Amino acid sequence: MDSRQRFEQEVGSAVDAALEKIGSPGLRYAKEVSDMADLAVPCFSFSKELRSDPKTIAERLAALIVPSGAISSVKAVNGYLNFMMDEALLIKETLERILAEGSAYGSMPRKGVTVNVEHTSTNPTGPIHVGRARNPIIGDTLARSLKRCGYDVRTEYYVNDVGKQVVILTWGVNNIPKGSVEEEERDKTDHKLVAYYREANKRMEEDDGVKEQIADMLRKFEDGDNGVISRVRETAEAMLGGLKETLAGINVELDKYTWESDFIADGSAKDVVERLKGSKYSGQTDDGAWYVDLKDFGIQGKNTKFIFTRSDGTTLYTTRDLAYHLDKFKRADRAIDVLGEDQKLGSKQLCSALEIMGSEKIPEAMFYSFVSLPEGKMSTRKGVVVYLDDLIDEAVARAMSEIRSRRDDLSEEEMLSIARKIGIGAVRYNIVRVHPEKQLVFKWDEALNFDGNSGPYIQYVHARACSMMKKAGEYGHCTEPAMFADEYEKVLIKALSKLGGVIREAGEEKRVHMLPAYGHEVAAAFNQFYAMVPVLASDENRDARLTLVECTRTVLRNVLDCLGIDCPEEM
RNA sequence: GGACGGGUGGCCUAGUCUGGAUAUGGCAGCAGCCUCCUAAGCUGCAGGCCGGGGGUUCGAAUCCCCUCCCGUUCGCCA
Repeated sequence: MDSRQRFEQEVGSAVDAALEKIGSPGLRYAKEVSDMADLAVPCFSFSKELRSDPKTIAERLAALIVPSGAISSVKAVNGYLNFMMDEALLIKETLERILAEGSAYGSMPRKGVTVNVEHTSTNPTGPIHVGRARNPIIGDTLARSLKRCGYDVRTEYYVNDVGKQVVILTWGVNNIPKGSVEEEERDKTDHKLVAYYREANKRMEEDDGVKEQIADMLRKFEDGDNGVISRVRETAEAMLGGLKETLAGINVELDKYTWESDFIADGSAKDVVERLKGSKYSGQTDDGAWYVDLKDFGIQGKNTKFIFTRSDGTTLYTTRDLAYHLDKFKRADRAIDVLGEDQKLGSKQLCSALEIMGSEKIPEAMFYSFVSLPEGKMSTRKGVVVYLDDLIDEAVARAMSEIRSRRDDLSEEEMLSIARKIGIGAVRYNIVRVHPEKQLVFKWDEALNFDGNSGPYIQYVHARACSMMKKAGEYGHCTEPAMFADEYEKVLIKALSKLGGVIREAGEEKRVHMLPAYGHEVAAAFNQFYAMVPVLASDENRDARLTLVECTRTVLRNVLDCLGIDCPEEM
């Protein structure tokens, strides 16, 4: 328990005790943080019960509370009980914890609970575009947060190597002669292959013969034709190679890749079919397709039937996804799926079907809205896209020119290495900073923002702190509260003390967009401190201030690590 | 038409779950700040009927009802 939690607990028991003394124990009340107090208790809700006005009640209660422990003062103001936290305790404890725990500061002890986080899982039919880029970034940030919350986290990508889209791609790659389509100039398999996907789609629409060939391939695929299946798998595998490169470029690495076709091959999708057929909700359409009726499971609308086989008995996407989730729960205690908002209904059907099958565990979903372009939706097929690779390149190039304009003492490689970190930081930050379900329109100047509320702003502060420590040389740690008398120091330390709470919220409540806001708060507090308080030039405060600089650097590193953003030591 | 999201200064955005004291931060704009630790920075100014209308409450951006706008979805697609 950190000093903040302890403070909150003590405020609670102090108010409880005071309420008991005036003969009204057990009344409910809120505790809130504000500018006026470290913790405030509004007394308005007591008014009715106590037949008195809130102002008087607050004053009566305040008189009954003697500050002690983490509470340094209580005041009644306008019907609020305003509690202030013991600053000395906060300062000492926060700084000492950071020094002692380092990169683990803000993390919770191991829980012994395994969480599977499935994210990205984009169709291997083209490069990742920014419309979908929220998925890996949110998913990876969530996974990192959960790790710090004490979970054993495994990340997983579900590769859809089944179905029409990959078959079309495979047909294109196998049948369209090299050189007859214009490949993208980028030398990366996903960018090379997408040209064939686009062309195959075009030919399929224009040429019935092609359409028939593709339909035939699809039939063979579903009949279990090993030749077709392995050709599709091979193509998907090649495409995936390119996607992995892109992901690695934004610091996203997944622990496991699971192939959809495996659930057909091992028969587990068929098992799902049998189990669902046996439930009391199951039925068959006139054509013989099987379904379960989900009207008792909160699915509304005219069609509440969830169909899980075609009329020829073959399985559907969601049927395989059910098998996949059953498999996940053999390996994990919890499963979280990061999904596009178009999956909302499907996800609900999946959960209901799992319930019908008697699964004890149900996946938790986290949704995001698609990023669109000012001119509308992105589409790989139509070529109306901004690829993530292009965004990264642009961000890195922009960072490169910034560095070039302000540094003349670095080699080309050094500058490029820093530029990569900054460009990626800008991209990741910009995407996680907004609430996932908010619709986002992609604009280059926003995506490439390096000022103010941005990743580079935080990285800059980190680099500043590093530079100061380098220049400082030897110094001793000092956490003596009396040495931190300046208001800017106190604000900064208070900000540092909040890391644990923010990580808890990001992981446990899946509110990852709290992390960038917090990083910005800490960085801004540091910049103010930096502008107003001399560090290296101070005499008696030097050790204390350098300790604060070091602690800030640690906290920023931890936040940036949670965000999957690198921390260059100079920039 | 139903379901589910989103609507907060010119632009982007936090806060909505768990109702509280002057609504968060940034971009763009204006005015200042580098003989001092990295100006990707700091300070100040200006900018808001929290989509609209009702209601509940001592108190509503937040809860309830209605309504408008935007997005997603309602396949024997994946």
